Amino acid sequence: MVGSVTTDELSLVFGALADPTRRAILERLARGDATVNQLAEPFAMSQQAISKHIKVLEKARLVRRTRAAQARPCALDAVRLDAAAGWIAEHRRIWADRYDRLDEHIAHLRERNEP
Amino acid sequence: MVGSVTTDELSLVFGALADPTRRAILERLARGDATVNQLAEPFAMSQQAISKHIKVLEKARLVRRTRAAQARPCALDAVRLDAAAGWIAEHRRIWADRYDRLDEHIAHLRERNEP
DNA sequence: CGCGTACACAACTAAATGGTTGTGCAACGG
DNA sequence: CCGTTGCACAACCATTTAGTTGTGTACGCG
Repeated sequence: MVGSVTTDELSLVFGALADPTRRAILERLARGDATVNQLAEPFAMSQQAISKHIKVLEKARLVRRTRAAQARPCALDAVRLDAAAGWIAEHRRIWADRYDRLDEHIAHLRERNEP
Repeated sequence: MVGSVTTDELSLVFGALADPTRRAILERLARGDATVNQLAEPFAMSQQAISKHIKVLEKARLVRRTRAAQARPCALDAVRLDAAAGWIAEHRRIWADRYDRLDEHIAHLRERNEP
């Protein structure tokens, strides 16, 4: 693609969440910090592949990394998730309003057609 | 990529949301149903490209389409957004718990080191 | 020191993504 | 009936993505 010049934050977050492996990594991290190898262990996938996934999560700022000796433990960063949750919540509200009206409309039709 | 065999629902939804153009389309639709051309108008992009974006949104079941004469109006479908919101909400809760404990821990350290 | 462990970087690849242009086609309006 | 409108399908292309293998390197340990 000719491509968007600046991939915005929200796109990074949603993009990071749009992969089962990465969501599984986040779920694993929710139960406690972990090293790359610990994260890689449950998956039928190379350590390098997991490393790449972690980098995606880092770019989206969903995880932070520290440098502890030879290990590079991963920890969750919730800030960006709030942005995603915020967007969805905002739009769910609008959706919901519209659907309430739609429900009314349908109810109205039913009332006329199924007396 | 060798690829996930079955791209699950959540991935489709997050994937659909991971694009500014598609989010803009959803925002436009939140203000009322629209035809493809109406949706395409604000963008410096061909009608066909918008058509593709809409198809992505349809696959994620974020929009529904009806066939009204020669027009194919688009309308929002909130069901899947709930799934995404649910996932985030669930994990935000876990994150928050962890951060509360972290805050406690930090507070505890401060208490000892900065009397 | 020399080895193992834990990880990252590089190069390669297949497939998906996001765009283009060109074309077809169904429906309405004169 | 014929042109215009509204949209989808197809072929093509560049870029990104998600994986691979191979290799390098920093750190801790005996």
